[in-house]
Amino acid sequence: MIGLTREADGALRIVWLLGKTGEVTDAGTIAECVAVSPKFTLKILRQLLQAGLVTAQRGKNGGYALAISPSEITVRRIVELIDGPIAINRCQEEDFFCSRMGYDKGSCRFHCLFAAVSARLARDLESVTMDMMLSDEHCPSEFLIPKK
Amino acid sequence: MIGLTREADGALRIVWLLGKTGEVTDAGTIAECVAVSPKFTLKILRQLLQAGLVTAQRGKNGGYALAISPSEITVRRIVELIDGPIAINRCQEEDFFCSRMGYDKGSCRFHCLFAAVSARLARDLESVTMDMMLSDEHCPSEFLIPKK
DNA sequence: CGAAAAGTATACTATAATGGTAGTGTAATA
DNA sequence: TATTACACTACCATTATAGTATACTTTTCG
Repeated sequence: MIGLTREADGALRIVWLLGKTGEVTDAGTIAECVAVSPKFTLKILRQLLQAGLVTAQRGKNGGYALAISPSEITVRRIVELIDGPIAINRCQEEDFFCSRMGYDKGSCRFHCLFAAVSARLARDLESVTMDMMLSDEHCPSEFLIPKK
Repeated sequence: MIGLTREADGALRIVWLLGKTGEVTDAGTIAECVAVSPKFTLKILRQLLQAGLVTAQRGKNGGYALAISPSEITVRRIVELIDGPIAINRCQEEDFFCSRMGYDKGSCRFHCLFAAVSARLARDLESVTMDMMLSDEHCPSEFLIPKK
């Protein structure tokens, strides 16, 4: 499988939940709602906090809340925050790793393809904001699953 | 990073190479050309063999060759052969894992999005065949990298 | 004030997936 | 019939992910 980590998945669901409630919610409650262990939830929240996506309120009745509007938060942003840049292949990273080795040295035949596919994927995930995910008709028409 | 394994990457390059040479090529030579260790190359070749993508010739002057035309081999096919189904999130697997847990029980808000994005990615990779990768103008226009 | 609630932070451990290897066996052919 | 090269299973190493332990700080509220 080519996929998101559980951490990124959890982050998406946490942000979604905070957008849904719109209130300060403590980590324990969040953990329960998104079905992620409390400690792991805190780990994710810390990253969201450092990135400025959520605010934290200490003390009794404290908790976390979204720092910015759901309409300004894209799926891509959260995914990249946790999992790093969206790239289908390591071709795209590590200083063009692929093109320095093998038969095809200096002209990796797959580089362009992977770069383009990665870019498209990134654009797809960028086009979806959290408020879209919160609406009832949250599945954009261009993302409808083709009939089998 | 969301990405292919080295194994899938290697498989793509091996198939590409066999398409390029069009001849029976022994595993050692293949390994050298694609810059993958000999044993790991064999591991990949075995999978390609079992899937019927390549033929093997034993004995002296033996080696591997493509079993079918490069025009019939899509990038998707090779990737899925090695890495399994193309899916952005575990949502898509494990019997709809996501929709049975958490606050959002029974109606995972991300399911549709991930399914659609995964399907699109799969289509993108399906639309590229190995003979396209072999041609000089191997980068399909729809995959051109957007200017930064 | 001070106790308790709740966030902050670092560092650590466990588990799983990937990457890679060893070694032995089998078929083909010069 | 020796040699070359594939066939197969099982194994080990490394890395990345997932998850935890523990100690500390801040805030609120009685």
